[in-house]
Amino acid sequence: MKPSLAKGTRDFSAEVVQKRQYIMSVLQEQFELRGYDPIETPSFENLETLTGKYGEEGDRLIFKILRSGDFTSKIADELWAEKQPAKLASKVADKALRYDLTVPFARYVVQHRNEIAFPFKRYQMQPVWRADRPQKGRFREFYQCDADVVGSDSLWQEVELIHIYDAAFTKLGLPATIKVNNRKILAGMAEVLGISDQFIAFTVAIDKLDKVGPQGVCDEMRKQGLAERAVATFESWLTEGLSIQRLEDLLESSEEGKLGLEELNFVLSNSSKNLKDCELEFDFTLARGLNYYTGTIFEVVAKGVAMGSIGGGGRYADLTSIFGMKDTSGVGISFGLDRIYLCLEELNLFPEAVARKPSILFANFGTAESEIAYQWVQNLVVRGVRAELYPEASKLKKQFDFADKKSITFMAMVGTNEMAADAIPVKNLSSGEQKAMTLDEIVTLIK
RNA sequence: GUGGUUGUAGCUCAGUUGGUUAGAGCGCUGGAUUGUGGUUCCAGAGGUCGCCGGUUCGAACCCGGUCUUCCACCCCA
Repeated sequence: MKPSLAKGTRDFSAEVVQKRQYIMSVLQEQFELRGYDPIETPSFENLETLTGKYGEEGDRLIFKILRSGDFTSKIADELWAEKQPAKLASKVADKALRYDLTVPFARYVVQHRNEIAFPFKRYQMQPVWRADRPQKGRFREFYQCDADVVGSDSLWQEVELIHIYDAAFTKLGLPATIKVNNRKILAGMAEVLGISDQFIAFTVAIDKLDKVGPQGVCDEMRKQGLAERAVATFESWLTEGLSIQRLEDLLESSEEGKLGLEELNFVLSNSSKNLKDCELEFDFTLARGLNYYTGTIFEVVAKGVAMGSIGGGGRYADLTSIFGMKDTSGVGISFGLDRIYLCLEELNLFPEAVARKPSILFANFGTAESEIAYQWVQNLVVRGVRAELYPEASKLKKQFDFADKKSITFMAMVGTNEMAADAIPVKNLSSGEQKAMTLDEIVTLIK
């Protein structure tokens, strides 16, 4: 059997894991500074918990887990004969790998509502799975790092989340643009255009503006079956430009649209102050495919890297009601760990110290010598110095090669001559420098 | 899900119009060198040419299928 990985998955070597942990530690610090507590939820959920939350496209990308036992005998022949995967799915599978962290979180909140103090702020850094076709920056297993608040309508939560984005990307040294929009503005536009019942098709088309241009968006709208009058009106809006001021005129007749603009103005004016390295930008073409968003929506793109979005989120006024808990609004953001990693790698932004922590290897010269050497190792480790003994009395060349490969910074030699000594030869493997050192000297050198 | 692309040693890749025993560099193992690595020199190991089938006297090479890689679309982090 030839070993291989499942499509869209990866192994992570030590260096990569350390860099990933570095990113997560930066995020964790920012989350905790703002009062978010960590939680974890299971890798898989009941299938019905996940289906119908992400739109038609999203449902298709959910990884389903085959039922155990003989499920075939319980399925009617007619149903098999229809050959409709969507209808068969729930008979064949009753569990699924989580698709994001937001829906499981909503489930968690409802189930634990009596133990939770609202507004409840939590962060969560776990893998999610999507049955997508892999390509650049797109995997079938990847990590999301989410921060969400549930149980508060306050727009200060939006402001806070923007500042978390800003602080985290500033700390990582990755300049980014935070795009902001509001679903109510989009709904208001649809209302004024008289196409509220085709809202999804409208947002799908508008989302493509930067890719296909104004003409392409209008073509897409016609293709989606939107009324010609609405498309023509929208086209005129596009040619005139859609600034916030302009939208205030256009959405005059839409209560929802006006509310959206009000919310947007609050969020923008209160979060644009005190921003460090991130840029905040209103983008009316930002739509987001996930069905559950109702208010503010975010998306983050890195500057200077073609990577797609490295973060996204928004407000969901009613996600918990699906699980039987009404009037509980939530808002959250997500960091795409794997894409952030690729950006940092491409722009060479990982700190040197992440991959190379100083440590010391004790050469092994034989049974008696290694007993003494191991005592040195013990004494260093209890003082917090990374130290280890080479396990075999191999030729020194081999022991040095091993140290090189492991990026170990120092090598100590405890041979027959040093067994009783207070100071032992310590060699810096990158400079080649070597001198006799006592235990205390080694501790101050390496720690 | 649609369209394209890729696959030869551990890694990066050669391999002519289909023709004996499939190569290189790096890496690996051993030696030159029994207590000092990164250099050099010598020797060696390592391949069902992604997998299955077809065409052919003969296939790494041509054809079909399949899996995988990467890319675009869809969608997304």
